[in-house]
Amino acid sequence: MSNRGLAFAKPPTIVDVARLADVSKSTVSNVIRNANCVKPEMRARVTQAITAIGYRPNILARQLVLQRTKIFGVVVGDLANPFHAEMAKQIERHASLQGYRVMFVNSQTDMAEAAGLESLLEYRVAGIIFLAHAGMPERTRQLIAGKVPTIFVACKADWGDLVSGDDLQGAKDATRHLVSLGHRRIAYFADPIVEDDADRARRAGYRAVMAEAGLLPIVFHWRRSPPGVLRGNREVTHQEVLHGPKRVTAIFSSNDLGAIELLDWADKLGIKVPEQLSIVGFDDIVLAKLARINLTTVAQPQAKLAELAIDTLARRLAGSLPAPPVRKSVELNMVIRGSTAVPER
Amino acid sequence: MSNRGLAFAKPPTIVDVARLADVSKSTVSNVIRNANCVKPEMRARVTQAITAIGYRPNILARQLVLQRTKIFGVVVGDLANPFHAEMAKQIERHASLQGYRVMFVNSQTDMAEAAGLESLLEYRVAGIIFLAHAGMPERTRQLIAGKVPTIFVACKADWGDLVSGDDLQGAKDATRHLVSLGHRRIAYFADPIVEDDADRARRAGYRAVMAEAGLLPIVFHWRRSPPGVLRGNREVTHQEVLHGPKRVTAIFSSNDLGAIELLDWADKLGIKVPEQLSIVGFDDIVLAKLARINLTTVAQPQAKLAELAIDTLARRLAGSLPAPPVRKSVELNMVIRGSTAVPER
DNA sequence: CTGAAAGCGCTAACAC
DNA sequence: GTGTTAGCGCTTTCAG
Repeated sequence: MSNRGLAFAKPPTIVDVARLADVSKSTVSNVIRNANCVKPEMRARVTQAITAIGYRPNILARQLVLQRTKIFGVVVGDLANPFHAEMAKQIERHASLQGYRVMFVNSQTDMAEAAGLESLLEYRVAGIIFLAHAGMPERTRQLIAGKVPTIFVACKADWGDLVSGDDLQGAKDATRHLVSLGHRRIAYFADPIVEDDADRARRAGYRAVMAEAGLLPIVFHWRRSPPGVLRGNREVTHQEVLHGPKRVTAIFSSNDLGAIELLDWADKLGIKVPEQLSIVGFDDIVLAKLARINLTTVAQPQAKLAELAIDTLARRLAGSLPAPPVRKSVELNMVIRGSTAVPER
Repeated sequence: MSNRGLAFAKPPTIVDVARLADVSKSTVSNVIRNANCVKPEMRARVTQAITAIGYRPNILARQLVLQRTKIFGVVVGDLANPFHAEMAKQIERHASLQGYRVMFVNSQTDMAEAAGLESLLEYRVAGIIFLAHAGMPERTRQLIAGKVPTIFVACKADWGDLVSGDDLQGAKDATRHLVSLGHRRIAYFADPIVEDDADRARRAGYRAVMAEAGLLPIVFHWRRSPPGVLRGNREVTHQEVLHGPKRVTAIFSSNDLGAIELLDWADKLGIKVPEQLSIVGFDDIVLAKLARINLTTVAQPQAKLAELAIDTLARRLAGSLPAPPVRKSVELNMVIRGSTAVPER
């Protein structure tokens, strides 16, 4: 309601407050920064003046002198991917809760990522959060050097802090679920959009359980262009995988998106899921819950991952974390839905 | 490769460049800002010095003196909603193309939106892009006042620029599609997560075509908590809508998410889509394309919407737009998939 | 505990 | 054309 008629008056600055409260700039500064050393009486006078003229500190000025911001740079993969979208949402939420703003840059291509990172660095972000990493690790490391703390969330990290789901355990659970249903020919399908490290860990979990059950591992790779599926470096057809004498009866996909593609695939070939083919995914994206999809999968606790990431980054900034990168992993839980069942006999 | 061993040397400033090139600060400034008035020879000397010491302008300093940034504030709805996620992705992409960075704030609740907006304003964003709007319009307007240009993308706007799909036309097309298939009892399902204005326009399109075909409009509203469906203010059961003598044979949902919920609903009641029930959605989110969903819908050209939004905002900032808010609407196209068919007889 | 003063790195008049 | 200079609004020594 103040300054009616002075619509375009410049916003009040710290000196306006100082003048009104009849103190010096620095005292006002001490008050707004919650410095320990200011007499209650002064503080009261200043706060009063602040509210009286509706003063708000100018973030831009503060940033300049501090040479740092309260902005987190977030390197995000394809937001069209529900897993990434949810991750981005949770990161924004938890950053916001801690008084941080987020600046998103896309990481679809190597080039875009590098440019985005440089930009984030120019803006002097307080920290960088990788939700996906498309660039070359070493180059990225060089770029960020010791400039700002960096945390990788559920994606590859050769350096910097890391929080992620326990992929190994999750994959073991998924594979055990299939084994315990009575499946013998269980394949692992690797979707290339899954980060290398995550894929490796999930595959390792799969292999471990297969070995322990005395079963032969069968590993396939999606290839998106030209579309196809590879076994080792040999191209295989969908027919071959799902029909024929050596067909598999169950598939563990390295992510939900791949699992859903598999579902489409089975539909087209007239193969019934779960009667003739069991499918397990990974991530538990929103899609997986749809009645028409109804996918058994390994859920990633995305809210918890985000919270842990922000918390870790904040602690790192506060200097209350050990020098070497910390790595935290959170437990993953299976969600059993309708895409898995005992094999037909 | 420079400054090995001086790892923590402070980054070079404009005066370092000036000294090296033996010119004044302002000449360097003129060069980096591409001011018209600087002799080629000088320019060369300066550019050379810049690359020699690896100078990068300090954005924070520039922001302080200009009192504005090259950051767009983006008010985004629920990123778990694929429509919003895709919109956010496209906005980031096009902003980035124009040299802008984006700061996302969430707008799930009224409170969160207000707080987010204040924060954006404190950061002196160059403009604000609404991808969703949960707050009270008038309060929001007051907050932003004449501070920064604002654009609404596919959401309510009583003021500020606007770009959106042509909801009226899209809804007409959708309804006509159903009518031309031979449906007579066609309902409109309003999902409350759709912005009021959009909903109104879509409903108007629906009503217009129904009237023109001499059919009775039947309007339902989702209610999320407690879950249910309302007709007027009377609660109706799913049974009542899809079974019984006065059952509808086709539904036009105000968005895809609602349409998919409808699909689940039909599945549970054992009603076959599209044989016994045709469903049309709105938006064409990624989900709609899945083989198991395969939804007929009205597609929103999200990339184009984003491009138009960024472009309009940039032009508004450049002052090359008329004073009153501009409103642009883009044509919507129907995508006919498997959820619609001629009614059973 | 408070005030005076020196910047942070850049832009933009305004002289020369 | 180019250099000089005065800020932008805040933090932070350093004296008192």
